[in-house]
Amino acid sequence: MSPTRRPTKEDVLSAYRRSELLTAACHVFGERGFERATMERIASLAGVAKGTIYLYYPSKQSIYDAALSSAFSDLEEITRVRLAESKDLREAIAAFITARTEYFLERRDFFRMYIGAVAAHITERKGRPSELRAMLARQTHGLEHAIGRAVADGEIRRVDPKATALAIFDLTRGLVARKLFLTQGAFDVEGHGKDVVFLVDLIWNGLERDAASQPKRKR
Amino acid sequence: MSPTRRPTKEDVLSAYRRSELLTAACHVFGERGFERATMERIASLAGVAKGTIYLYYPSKQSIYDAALSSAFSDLEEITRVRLAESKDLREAIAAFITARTEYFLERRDFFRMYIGAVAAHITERKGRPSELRAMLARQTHGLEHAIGRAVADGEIRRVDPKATALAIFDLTRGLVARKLFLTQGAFDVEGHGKDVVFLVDLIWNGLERDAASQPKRKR
Amino acid sequence: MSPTRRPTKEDVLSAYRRSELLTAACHVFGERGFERATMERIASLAGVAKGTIYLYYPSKQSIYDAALSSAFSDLEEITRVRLAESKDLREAIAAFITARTEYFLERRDFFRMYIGAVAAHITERKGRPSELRAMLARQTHGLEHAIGRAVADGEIRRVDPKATALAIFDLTRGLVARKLFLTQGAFDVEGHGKDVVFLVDLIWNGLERDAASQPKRKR
Amino acid sequence: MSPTRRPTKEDVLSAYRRSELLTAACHVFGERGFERATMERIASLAGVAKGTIYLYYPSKQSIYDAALSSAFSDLEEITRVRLAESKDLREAIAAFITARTEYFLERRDFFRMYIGAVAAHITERKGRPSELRAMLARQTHGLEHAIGRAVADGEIRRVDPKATALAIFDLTRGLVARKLFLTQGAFDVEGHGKDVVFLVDLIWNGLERDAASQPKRKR
DNA sequence: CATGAATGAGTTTTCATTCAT
DNA sequence: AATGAATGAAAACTCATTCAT
Repeated sequence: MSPTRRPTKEDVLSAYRRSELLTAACHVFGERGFERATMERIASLAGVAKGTIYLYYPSKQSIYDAALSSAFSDLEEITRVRLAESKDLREAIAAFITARTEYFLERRDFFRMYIGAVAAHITERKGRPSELRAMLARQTHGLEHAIGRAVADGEIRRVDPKATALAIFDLTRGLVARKLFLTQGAFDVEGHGKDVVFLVDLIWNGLERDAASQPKRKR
Repeated sequence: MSPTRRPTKEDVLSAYRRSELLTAACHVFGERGFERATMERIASLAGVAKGTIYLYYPSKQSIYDAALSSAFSDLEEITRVRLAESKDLREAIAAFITARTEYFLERRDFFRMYIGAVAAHITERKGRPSELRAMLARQTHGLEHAIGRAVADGEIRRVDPKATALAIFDLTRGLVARKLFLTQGAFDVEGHGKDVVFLVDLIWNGLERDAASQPKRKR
Repeated sequence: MSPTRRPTKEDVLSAYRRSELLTAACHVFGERGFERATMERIASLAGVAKGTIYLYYPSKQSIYDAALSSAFSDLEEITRVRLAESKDLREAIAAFITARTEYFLERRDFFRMYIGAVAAHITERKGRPSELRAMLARQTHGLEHAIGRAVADGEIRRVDPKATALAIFDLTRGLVARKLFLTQGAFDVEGHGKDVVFLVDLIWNGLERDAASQPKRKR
Repeated sequence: MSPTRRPTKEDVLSAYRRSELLTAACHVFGERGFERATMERIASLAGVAKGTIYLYYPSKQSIYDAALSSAFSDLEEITRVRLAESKDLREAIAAFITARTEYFLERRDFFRMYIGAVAAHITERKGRPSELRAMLARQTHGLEHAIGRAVADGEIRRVDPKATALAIFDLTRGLVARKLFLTQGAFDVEGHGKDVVFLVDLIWNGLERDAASQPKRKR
């Protein structure tokens, strides 16, 4: 038997259920936050009975963690791919901001969960020793790397890659928050594009090599 | 002017009670988040009985709102004053970041509450139509104004003042979050100073007028 | 302030509530056993709301323990007094059996709880390291002591006081169990008296000094 | 004779399953008590799926009853055999105590179940009108009979055979309970032997014919 | 005004039992 | 016959809010 045996019908069903549950969980946790979310509601959204959740996740906390973790992995992967497709740092920064912004706007539930999770983590010291921190750290690894290379190549001035990546991360986060937070109904694509351009410009200008030593390139 | 009669003994006591309650509330809400905070604990910290809180605030939500609002007003005032003392935009930006960072590091409870409040607000559609949004908007007014003037004066290149102010706001927020989030025990003043300088540099570089038209000043 | 200050009105009310709660608890636990007893039912019997119980006892287990412990203390005290009134060992044995039998017949709830507690204790290894064992041990101390003295005085033959006391204890327990267990409706006082006499005779005969060395006394 | 057809393969398998299930049930019920035992665990111990149990027993209560009943029958049979082998009453009493003590010490699970069952029976009036009572009654039949004969033969003084048998029954039960209840780790065979001898002596002395009419035999 | 005992709605979690495969 | 996923009733416990003192 190879360890990756062909999935049985049960495996498929189980995977399907888990996925349905995570989707429902993400929705409810995003909608209500951890405390005010109820297992009842998650079950109902997923179209199963309350007890069924416990066949797949041993506790409310665990399904919360799983939902969070799963979406974070997705996001990380998407970010990684988009970064890999970029030819230079400017493109990479734009890709980072765009990819993440789009992902969050598609999955607002997850963004809400994410904000809530960070808030809860800051709020409570008791949580497990920070699975969340690790997930967050992974979000900026790729970008940090790209910035490091750009510095080494002399593409940009000498900045701390980590601090810079985190700054871009924070700006992205803030942008998304404002979109979801302020936008009442429809989402303004036009304005959105401009916002991203603005951020990329701001950062890129902030990173360019000193004008004295080398004239700025037109992008 | 309103008919402000001389405050009676009762007024003084009442004001004192309210203040004590808000302090306790900020502590407990910051420590536990809204849901897990208990009126019992707030009362105990404030040195009164549980029922007494209801003489001053009609509900848990209302004392939460009051605590948040009060701290936000403080912070807004402090920011305003520090901005007013700045001679140019670079100083203003530094002042904004420094003032807010210091305030939050002094009052971590409030920062936690703030993060939680935003999370809850994003999370729930039901909250009143956004007292919080108004408070947040006020936080960047001063800075936005300063940037607007700098653009008009040709001190920096033509950027959208609002978007720029929000970017600085987001960077500050992220910086503080990381301090409180990552710093395990002692707070590293040294590193902190460098982080602020980094951000100011990054932004300032990002805002400067085109190098072609005017050489960068050494700061 | 002396440590035994005059009880306030609150103290009295609190003591009353506690007593009411223990009575109700004893009834319900006796009626249903620990697992099947519900806090709801205890509350309802005590005439309070469910939550009120938790103002006095922090958990179901704790009110169970308290109820058990309280009744055991009662019983121990009664046994002690009755033993103290006995002039010789035969009377002491009779007193022990009678007192305990009567107590249990009056408080069947408690006997049921008691049996259930022992069963649970035997059944589960995880319980606290045996508060129950200590309580049980105390039940036979007085009798054991009396037997020890009787042996020393030559009143009875040389037997192990502890083993003998435990035997009497077991016989009493069995007698009571059968009364409550078998007696369908009315309790047969006549038969009961005879049963006690039978046991006392049996034990006493079993304990008497060897007939060869000393003729049996008529009691 | 009933029309006992030759057992089919199905019969054999069925009998095997039932036996496995009862063994597992006895273990789990003894370990956890009725309420805290789970069908899941019983199934797992028996090596079948949860649903399978319901093919053999219609409910948790029914498998509990069956397990109890089966072990009781065993014990009854063993007791009967050992009594039959005894030459006189003293031997019969010793045999009764020894046989039962040994059986219980070998099958602690069952003893725990037994205690729990009695507790539950005393505790709840709702149980069927006492299958358990009938089983218990059968446990002392043989001994009662032996005592009756001894009285008739003048081997012992005139005592009520039933009451006497029950007393011996209670003493045995208490002895075993203490062994399983108090013995922390290893079981002390030495002490155990002495305890049995003590009980036999105590009872025998208690039953002997009046010393006046006939000198006591040395044991 | 201040108190804190009392309330009871609301939530998570467990598990016997069912039933489609 | 056997399985085990699904169900949903039931119960302990929490805590915002009330109100008699």
